[in-house]
Amino acid sequence: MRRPTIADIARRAGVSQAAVSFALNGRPGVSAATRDRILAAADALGWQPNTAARSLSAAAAGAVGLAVARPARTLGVEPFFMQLISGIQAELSERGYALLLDLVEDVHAEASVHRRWWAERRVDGVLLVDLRTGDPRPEVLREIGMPAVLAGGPDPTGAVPGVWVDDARAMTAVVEHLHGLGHERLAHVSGPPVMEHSAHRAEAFGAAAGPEAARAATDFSDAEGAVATRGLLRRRPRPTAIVYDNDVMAVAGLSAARQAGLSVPGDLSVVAWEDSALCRLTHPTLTALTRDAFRFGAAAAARLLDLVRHGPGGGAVGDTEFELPELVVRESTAPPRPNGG
Amino acid sequence: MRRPTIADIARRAGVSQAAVSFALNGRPGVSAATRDRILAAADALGWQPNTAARSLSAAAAGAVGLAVARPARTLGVEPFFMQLISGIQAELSERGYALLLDLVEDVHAEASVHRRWWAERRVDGVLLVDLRTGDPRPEVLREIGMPAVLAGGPDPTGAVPGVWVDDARAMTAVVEHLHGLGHERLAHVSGPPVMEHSAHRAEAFGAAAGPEAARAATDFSDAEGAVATRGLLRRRPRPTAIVYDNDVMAVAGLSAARQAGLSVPGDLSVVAWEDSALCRLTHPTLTALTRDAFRFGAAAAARLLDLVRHGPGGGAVGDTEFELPELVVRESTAPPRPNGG
DNA sequence: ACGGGTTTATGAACCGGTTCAGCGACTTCC
DNA sequence: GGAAGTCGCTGAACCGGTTCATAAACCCGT
Repeated sequence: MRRPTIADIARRAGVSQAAVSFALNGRPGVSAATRDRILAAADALGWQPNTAARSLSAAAAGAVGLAVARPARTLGVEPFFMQLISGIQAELSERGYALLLDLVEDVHAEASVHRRWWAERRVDGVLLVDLRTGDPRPEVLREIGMPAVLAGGPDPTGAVPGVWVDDARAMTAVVEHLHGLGHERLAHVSGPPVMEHSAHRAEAFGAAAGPEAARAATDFSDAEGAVATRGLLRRRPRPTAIVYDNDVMAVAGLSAARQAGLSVPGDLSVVAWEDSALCRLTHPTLTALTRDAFRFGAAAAARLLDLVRHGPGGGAVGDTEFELPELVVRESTAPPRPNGG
Repeated sequence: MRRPTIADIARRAGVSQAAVSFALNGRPGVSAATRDRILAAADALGWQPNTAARSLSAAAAGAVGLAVARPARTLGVEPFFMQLISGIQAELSERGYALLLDLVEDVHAEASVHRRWWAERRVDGVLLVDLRTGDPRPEVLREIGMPAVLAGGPDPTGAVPGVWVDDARAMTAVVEHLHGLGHERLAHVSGPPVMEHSAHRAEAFGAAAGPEAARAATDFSDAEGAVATRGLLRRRPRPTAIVYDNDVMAVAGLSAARQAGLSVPGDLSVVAWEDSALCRLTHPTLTALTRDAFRFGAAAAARLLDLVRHGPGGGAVGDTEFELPELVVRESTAPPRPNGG
C-alpha cells in the first residue's frame, strides 16, 4: 500500500497541503480546531514525513556523520568507542537526527568522506575524533564550510570547536596518586605522538613526573604495549610504576611484567588511562582513569546540533570543557616495596 | 558558493537537464560526444548528486540501517561488533550506500526504529543481529515489507533471509578437539537461551558432549561468566574443560579458575567461542574459535544490497551459509592431568 | 456602516534530481 | 521516392514536502 503523504492528509481533513504542513510543524497560520483535525487525520493515516522530501526543501539532511580512521582491530577492543557512539546516538535520536557511520583507512580518506557527505547533502555536520598533528580535516571542513565538532579537542588551529577533557590535569592527578603512594620512578607508555591527545598527556606526564621519568611511545596496540613494558623494565634503576595510555596496553603490560618475574602491585604499580570491563577482568584488577564516554559523546553531539541549528553565531562559542576523568583505585597500585630497587 | 546542480551542468554543456541526467547515469539517449561534453562539464563544476533529490524521485534512500539492541557496555568489550560493522561498511561504501547506526534498548525499540526508518524513507533495508526466540522483528519487517537480512540466521520463521554460520558443526569440532586431548568431562557456559544462536550452540554441545555434560547459562557478561565458572568447578566430578560462548566470559572464567586454585591448562582447559586481542592478552593465551567478522559483515551487507536492488525475486534466495569458524589452538587447552579426577 | 488590522487559509513556486512522451533528423529498406 | 524505424535530444510532469504572496474572513473601534 502506498505510504500516506500530506496530500492524503489534506484531502481527509478537507484543507490545503500548505495548511497541513503548517499544522504538522506547529507553525502559526491554522486555527486550533483545524490543527487538531489535521493532526487527527495524520495520526489516523499513520503518516511519517518523507526524509528525502523534507531534506530537499529544507536543505538539511537530518543526519550527522562520524567517520573514524582507526584500524577496526584496535577499535573493537577499546570499549571507549562504543560507549562514545552510544552517547552520540542517544543525543541525536532524541532530537530526531540519524547517525551515519563510516570506518576508513586514514584521516585523508576521512576528509574525502566528509567532502562527499557534504556535497551529497547526506549530513548536516560531522563529529571528529583522534586529532593528529598536521591533521588535514579541520582545514577541509573550514574550506567546505560544514559544521563540525571535535570530540577530544581543542583544535590547535581553531578551525573546529571542540569538546575536550583536561588530560594534563588528569595526568597530574595520576602522578600525584603514585607520588602519594611513595613512588619515585614513574614511567609512561603513550600512544603515537602524532595523536594530539596522546602528545598532550606525554607532555603533562613529563611536567608532573620530572624530565628524567621514562617514556615510551606505541601505536596503542597490545603488542607494542608489551614491547614498551619490557623495555622499561630493563632500565636500571627500574621504574616502580607505569602509566598506560589505554586499557589494552595496561593489560598487555601486566602480562609482560609477570613474565619478567615481577609481581603487580608488589614490584610494579600499573595505571590504565581508560577504564573498561577489561580492567576488572584481570588479576589484579587495574587502577584506571575513568571518564563517562557515553556522556562525553552526548555532549559532543549536543554541541554539534547547536552548531547545525543555530549556526556558528548562536549558542555556545569555542571550546567546551568536559568534566575531569576520575581515578578509580583498584588492586594494581600500591606503595613500592622498600627494597624495590 | 551555491553547490552546482544539473541545471548548471546543462547550461554549461548547452543541453537540457534530461540529457545531463541520462549522461550522468550512463543511460542511452545521448551520443558519445555529448556524453563526454556533459561529463567534462560536471567534472569541471565538481558536481555531486544531491542525495535528497535523488532519493525523492528514485524512492530509494541509498542507505541501509543497523539497529543494535544490546547494552553499550557489552558491545564495547566485544571486538566482534566493530569488525562486523567494519565489514558491512566496506561493502556498502563500495556500492555508494551509507550506513545508519542506532543503538537501542531492546528488540522492541529496534522494531520501532525499523518502522520509523522505513516510514521516513531513510533506509532501503536493514541488517539484523542477535535473533531472539519469539523475536518481534521478522514479523514487523514482513508487515512493512522492508528488505532485511539476518546476520547470524537462519530465521526459524523464514520471514527474513539470513547469512549464517553452522554453529552446530563448529561446536562439534570444539568438542572433538577436547575429546582428542583426552577430556571426558566437558562443560559449556552459554549466553542467554533466548538468543537463537546461543540456544543452537547449547543444543549442539549437548549432542556432541553427551547429555550428562554440565551447562550454565549467562547474560554474556564477565560477571556471570565468573559465577557460572565457580558453579561448574564445584561439581564432583569436576569438569576438566569448559567451552565459553564468548571471549569476555572465557577471560573471566580464567580468573575464576585461578582464584579457585586451579591451573590452566593443567587442571582445566578453556576454549573461547569468539577470538579477539583479549584472547592473546591473557596468560595463558586462549584457544579460541575464530571467524572473520569483517567478511561476515561484508557478506551480510552484500546479500542485503542484492535484495534491495533486485527485490526478493532476483539474486540469491533463502539463507546463505558462511564459512565455518576455525579453531585456533593456543595455550589454554591441553590434555587433562592423569590424576585430575 | 466603514476603514484598518489580524487571523486563517489557499495556490503556486520551489528544492534537485528522474522519467517519459514527443519531435525532428537521419538511416534503412523495398 | 516514400514509408518505417532508429537515434539524439527536449519539455514538462513528478517525487513529497516547505514557503510565500495573496486573498477571504473576521475583529475592533469609531
